[in-house]
Order: sequence, then C-alpha cells, then structure tokens
Amino acid sequence: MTQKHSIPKLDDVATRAGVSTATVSRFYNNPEVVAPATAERIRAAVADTGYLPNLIAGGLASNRSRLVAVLVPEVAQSIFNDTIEAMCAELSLDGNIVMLGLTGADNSRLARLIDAALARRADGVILTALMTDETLRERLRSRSTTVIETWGLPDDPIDVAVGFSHTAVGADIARFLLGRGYQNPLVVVAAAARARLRRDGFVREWTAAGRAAPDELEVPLPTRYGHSRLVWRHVAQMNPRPDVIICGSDVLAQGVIIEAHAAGVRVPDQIAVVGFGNLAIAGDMRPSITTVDVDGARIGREAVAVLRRRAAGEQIVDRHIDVGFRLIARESA
Amino acid sequence: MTQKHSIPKLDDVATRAGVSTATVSRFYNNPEVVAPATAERIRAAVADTGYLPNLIAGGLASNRSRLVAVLVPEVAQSIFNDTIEAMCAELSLDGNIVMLGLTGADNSRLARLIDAALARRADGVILTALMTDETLRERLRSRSTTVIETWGLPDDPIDVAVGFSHTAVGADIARFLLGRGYQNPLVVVAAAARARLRRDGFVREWTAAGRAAPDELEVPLPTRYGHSRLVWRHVAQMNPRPDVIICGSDVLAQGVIIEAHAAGVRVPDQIAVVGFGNLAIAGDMRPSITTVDVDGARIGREAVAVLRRRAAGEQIVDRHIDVGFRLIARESA
DNA sequence: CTGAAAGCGCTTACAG
DNA sequence: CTGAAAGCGCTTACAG
Repeated sequence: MTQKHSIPKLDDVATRAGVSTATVSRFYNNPEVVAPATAERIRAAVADTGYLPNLIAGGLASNRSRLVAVLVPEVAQSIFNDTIEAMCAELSLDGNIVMLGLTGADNSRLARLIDAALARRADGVILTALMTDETLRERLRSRSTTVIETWGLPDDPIDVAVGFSHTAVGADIARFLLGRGYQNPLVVVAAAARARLRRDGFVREWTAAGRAAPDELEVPLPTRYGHSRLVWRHVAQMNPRPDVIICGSDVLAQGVIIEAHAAGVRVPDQIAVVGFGNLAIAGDMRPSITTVDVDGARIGREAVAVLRRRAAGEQIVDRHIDVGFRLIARESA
Repeated sequence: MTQKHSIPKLDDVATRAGVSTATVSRFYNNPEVVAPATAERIRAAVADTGYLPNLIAGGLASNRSRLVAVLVPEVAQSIFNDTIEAMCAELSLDGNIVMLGLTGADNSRLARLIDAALARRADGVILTALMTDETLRERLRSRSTTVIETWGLPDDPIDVAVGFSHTAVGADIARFLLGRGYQNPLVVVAAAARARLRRDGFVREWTAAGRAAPDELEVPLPTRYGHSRLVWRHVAQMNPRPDVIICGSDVLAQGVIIEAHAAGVRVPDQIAVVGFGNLAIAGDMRPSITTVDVDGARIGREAVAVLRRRAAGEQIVDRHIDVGFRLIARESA
C-alpha cells in the first residue's frame, strides 16, 4: 500500500515486487546477480512507485558517499574552469556528484571547506590551488580520503599530484625569448605561489644565459582584466621600455595588448607580449597570443582516473602524474 | 578508549565527556540548550578525539541534507559565474554545501543531474538556465524540494523564480538605439530560449517605432569568443552595412570590436556594438562596451535568501522576484 | 539467486 | 538541562 504524498522507499518497491529489500538493493548495486525475471518485476515496481533510491541512506550503510569535493580559488575568470568541466563530466558518469568549494584567491575558506567535505565523508578531495599550510596538509594526510593536488607537482604530495612543473614553464619561456633575440623582458608576477615558481624558472634560465636579472612587476590576486591598465601604466613610464612583457595569464596578456594599441603602441612590432594558459581568446585575439598551453581538461580526467583506481582498490605507486605543457608561438611574441 | 586509525564517532566523544550521545548531538545542533560546563567538557572531548560529525548520518536522521544543487549549463565562460560565486559563499555560511551540476549548453544532462540531486535529498535545487521540458518541470514540482529558477521570470515557475524580464531588456536596448538615431541594426541571436526573448523584445519595440524589422544572425551555443569572427565575416559582406550590432554577450561584443579594428573599421565611429551582461571586460575594453548590467551576485544572494525563508518555515507568497537590470551607455554605442 | 537481520552514525520526541 | 531508546533508509555478510 503506497501512501500518497510520502516518498517511496526501498521497502515499498520490495513489497510491490514481492521480494526482499536486499534484492532490490542488489538490483541497483549489483544487477548482474539478480535473476532477469526478478529484475523485471522490480523495474515495474520502481516505475509504478516512482522510486528514487535515497543515496544518503545508501551512503551511510555502504560507507561510500559518491561525493567528490573540488576546491578551487574562484570560478569567475578562472584558468581552472576546463578542469572543473572535465571533472564534473567524468564524475557524473560514475554516479558521483561534485561538491564545489570556492576557497577565495587567498585560500581563506579552504580549511572550512575541507572540514565540510570530510564531514560528508567525501570519497575524494581535489585541490587546484597550491595548499601551503602544513597543518592542513597533515590533517588531510591523516584521513583515509583520496586527495589529489592538481595543476602543480609538489615534492611531497599529500597523496597524489596531477600537474606540471611551473619552473619548467618559466625556463621554457626564457629559452624561447632568448632564441628570438629579446633583450629586455618585464616579468609580471601575480602574488601567488605558482606564479612565483614560473618567475623563478624564468629568472634562473635568463640569467644563466649571462643576462642581467629581468625587471619585475607584481600584480594583486585574483587576476583581473583590469590589471592590465596597471601593467601598462607601469610600462609606459619605464625607461628603457621592455621589449617583451611576460604575463601570468592570457587574460592579462590580452588586456595589455588592448592597452598598448589604445596607446598607439603596436604589438608585437614595438613591444611583444606572452601569456599563459592558452585560453580560447589567446588564439582568437588580434594579434594572436604566444602562450603556454596547459591541458586543463586532461588534468581533470587524470584526477578522476586516479579516484577510479583507488576505488578499485588499486595501489598507486607513482604519486606524481606529469601532464606537461607546451609553449605555443603565435603572433604576439 | 579511542581506537587508533578508526575515525571517532559521536559515541566516542560522549563517553569521553561523560554524557549521552543525545547531549553531544545537541551541542552541535542546539548549543544554547546545553549547560556551559557540559559544553566545555564536550569541547575538550572533541579536541582530544579530533571528532568531526558525520553529516551523512546526521542528514539521514534529521531529514536535512544541507546540500543545495546548483545546475548550470557550463562554467567555462559563463555569465552565471558571479551567481555561482555568490551562492557558494552564502550557502557555506550556513553549513550547506553546493553540488555543482553542468548540464551542457543544450541541457542534455539536466534530467540525470536532477535525479542525482533528488537522490541525495537536496534541500534545494537552483537552476540558471531555462528548463523547458514540461515533464521535467512536473517531476520537480511533485517533490517537496525547494526549486529556484534564476536569471529569468517564467510565467508559471516550478516553485520560485529570481530574475528579470528578457523581453524588457530587448525593448530597452531598442529604445536606447532609437534614441541615439541608429537606423540599421543587426541583431545577433544565440540559439537559446532567453536570447530569443531578448530578440523578441527588441524587434517588437523597434518595429513599434515604425521601423522595418531588423536584420538578424543566429550563432551557435555555447557562446565563444571565436564566434565573433563568424559575425564579423557576415557583417563584412552585408550591404548596406549595419550601423550597430547587438550582441548576446559582452564576450561576443568584445570579439566583434577586435575583429572590426583588425579590419580597419573603427568602433563606434563606423559601426557601433552593444553587449550583454556587463562583465568586467565591458568596462575595461577599449572602447568600453555599452551593455546591460545584470547583478548576477544579487541573483545568487536572493536565491539563497529564499532557501533560508523556506528552511525557516516561512510561506513564500510572491513567486516572482524581479532583480531588474540596467542599460549602461559607454563608448561602443 | 534470494532473504532475515544486524548495523551504518546520527537525531529527536518523550520523559524526567 | 539530560538520557534511554526508537528510528532515519539503506547495505551486506551470512546462510541457504
């Protein structure tokens, strides 16, 4: 007897199908084990009742939440959005849901969000920003949850890392610009740990070639299109003017190009610009932007693959998964 | 006696504090009711054990998931991102988490994501895209969950709607351009229901002024920066050339301006451009972009406010919450 | 292939 | 202000 306006539960389906609740549960979680005829009766009962399994009860009983927390600094203009897209797509394929946590550019909400994820017994926690707080890292390590750090390759990952070397990116850019004969770069550095790693890689490679340390300019976080005005204002009063500006993002690079043009300075003829990230705008901009391509979607897929391997009980030996990157020479430098 | 490597539960804390589990539960959910001295002992026990409440068990017992599903088409270059940011911030303040569901530009994954949300007994479901499928709307209506449709004001909301009138936006743009003396607009329409509403509003107002129906161009979804090339290619072969292009997004507007400049056509002197959304780039672009401001963050906050009122047992009488919009005249038109 | 039953870790009237 | 106890809706050995 199904009651009106009360949501049907496993028991209602079982009664209607003339089987035990255990069998209905198996029908959902282990279908190959139930007899075809039984399955058919259950299917009918489900259709009749409009039953939808209560996964929060299921999660408690099975000790699997099917919840993966994805913690990112922001979503507004974020370089991580392709990674988020890929993870959402992959995870929902397996019946998981993603909890989106926005930590803020300064990671100020990170600790609370991690607690929220652990309190829901998330099957996995995926971080995109670099988490430097050792207490927090230790806290996460002490839990049994899978935690995946993405977009970087820390020496000692909490658990598993999927990313690439930011110092290598910086070095690659330096080598490229050296090869093109640039003399006087300005390195624009965002106030973020990884941006500094790229800067370090650049400076090391640049000075290793016998050049003087490059000029630098720090911009605040989060990266905004409007910062390009700050950058350009700074550049305009430099003497001598740099011949190439290395930006921390394609958005910033695009803005700098627009400001340069508005000031009557041609890119790349009078000043060159390099971006980072290879967003769609990098290829579409006029001039198209020389940048570093990072396959954000692949990072997302690899992260989910690790989660799957863990769920399958597989031992993960290599805790560093390097997806690499690729410098793409276009018109702007 | 706490066991190593087993995660502490309510019972462990209770034993250690010398109280019942009921009291520890109250300590978390109804703190004003437990005696200060008792609370202190519980606090100590929590600290000693490193206890973190299992909210999935709590959710089952209390019939509150503290989970709100936010279903958006995409996150890559989405106009909804400010709304998402605001909702995440507000919801985590109340101890809720947000499930992010990416439905795809064509909403193809919407039904599955709704089921995933309902299966977790989400306390609320927030939609940003217009959901046209009547079966799905009915399905949602039959549940007791709060559902909030945002960024639009459908005549008959599933539950509550927070947004603005898209036809009014179109009409406003028409009136503005009429006032500025434009003669020959091209309306670029994305293949989306709401974009069509804005187009309808524009055309109605434009023709009501005694003008001929404007030229139109449809662009595919999702809106990408690269589409501006398509638009510009189309414009270049129009004869006579339009004197103003009405774009469905600021990103598209920006791209069109860049293409125009690359083709040696000055904006707004030779051709004007109007955007939609008032993203940061609209104000920062050269020329700055005339657009329609929508307060996406406010939409997010209002949606969460509705959720709170529901949680407090308040009756919601007005099912339409109009947050309005504002045409912002800048340099591009 | 299926069922009876214990258990997952909490919350919440009810009683005191 | 606090406790004993039932219950939330599932899953999963265990036995057959």
